[in-house]
Amino acid sequence: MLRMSKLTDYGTLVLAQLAASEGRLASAHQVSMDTHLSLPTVSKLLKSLVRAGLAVSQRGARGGYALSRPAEKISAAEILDALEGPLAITECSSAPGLCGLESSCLVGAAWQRINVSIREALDEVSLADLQQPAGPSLPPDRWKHAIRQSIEH
Amino acid sequence: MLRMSKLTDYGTLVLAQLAASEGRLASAHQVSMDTHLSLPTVSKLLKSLVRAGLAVSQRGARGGYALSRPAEKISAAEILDALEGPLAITECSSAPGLCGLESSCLVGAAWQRINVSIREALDEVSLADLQQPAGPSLPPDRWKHAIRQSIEH
DNA sequence: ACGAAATAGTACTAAAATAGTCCTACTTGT
DNA sequence: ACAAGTAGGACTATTTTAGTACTATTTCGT
Repeated sequence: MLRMSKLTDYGTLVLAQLAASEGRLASAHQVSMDTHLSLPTVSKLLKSLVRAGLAVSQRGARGGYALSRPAEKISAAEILDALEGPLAITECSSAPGLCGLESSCLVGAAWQRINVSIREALDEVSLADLQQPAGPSLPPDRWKHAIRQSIEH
Repeated sequence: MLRMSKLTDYGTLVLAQLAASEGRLASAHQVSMDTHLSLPTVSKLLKSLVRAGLAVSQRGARGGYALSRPAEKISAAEILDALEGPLAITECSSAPGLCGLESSCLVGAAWQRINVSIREALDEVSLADLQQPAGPSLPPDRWKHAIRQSIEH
């Protein structure tokens, strides 16, 4: 189906770890231990997260990282944006006019609309939600038709 | 954000082309001309689509391809499955126990639930929907909260 | 029956994206 | 001053994706 990169998955983990540390600063080393991810990888992720504004850092000895806001205020969409870049579901969208045929671009637009819809939904899911233990996954019926409606316009 | 491969995008195009041919058989050559995609690529895609059961083929001279069902009965989820394989949003799911820490797997499960939700929504979008000219893309408010609810349990 | 026009299957190559690592510079507390 | 940390960037290897080519098989038309 739709994929996200491994790094993004790891990144979620790292963020979850920061969330677990509450207000305290956690060093990259600590996070690496807790998540069982290699230090260089964790370090790289933390840098990206700071740049994206999801985490804050304190340099120097006894420095470390922390969430920039409560986990409830960090959305899944932001995490994806921070670690995947602003990539769209198709590449067609970035360069208009590349697809020679009418119908092709129409199809591309449709995928694009689906993407926007998914993105908006992901805006509503917070890091705190992601951390919760798995419950019975029963998506309410009423939203099954939602993307369809957003397509039909 | 979430990506799908270029081939899948092309595949949608190819399917749309078949849909446009109504009942008639269209050869790979024809489809290639109409979509402006290279013949080998189109050929490869059509083979995959037949294997996945979305298209049917007629061999020999005057042979060609056609949709196996009306465009209304082919879902976006099926197209994704056919061309992307049954990949999940994260890789963690395929090999349980790989992630050493509790919290990590919980996070993975959350993404998984999001994935399931997206998938179900995509089940409701048909190839026919994808072909429609772009309308104003205004997803109804009520579905913004839908994924969230599916996550919260 | 034969040849042309197609699909089927598979193997291979090249290019691009990803993952992961390492090194150097800068900051700050003790 | 030194140790413990983050910042940033460059680099390498691996994997995935895209694209192509080749050979076999099927079927229509004459």
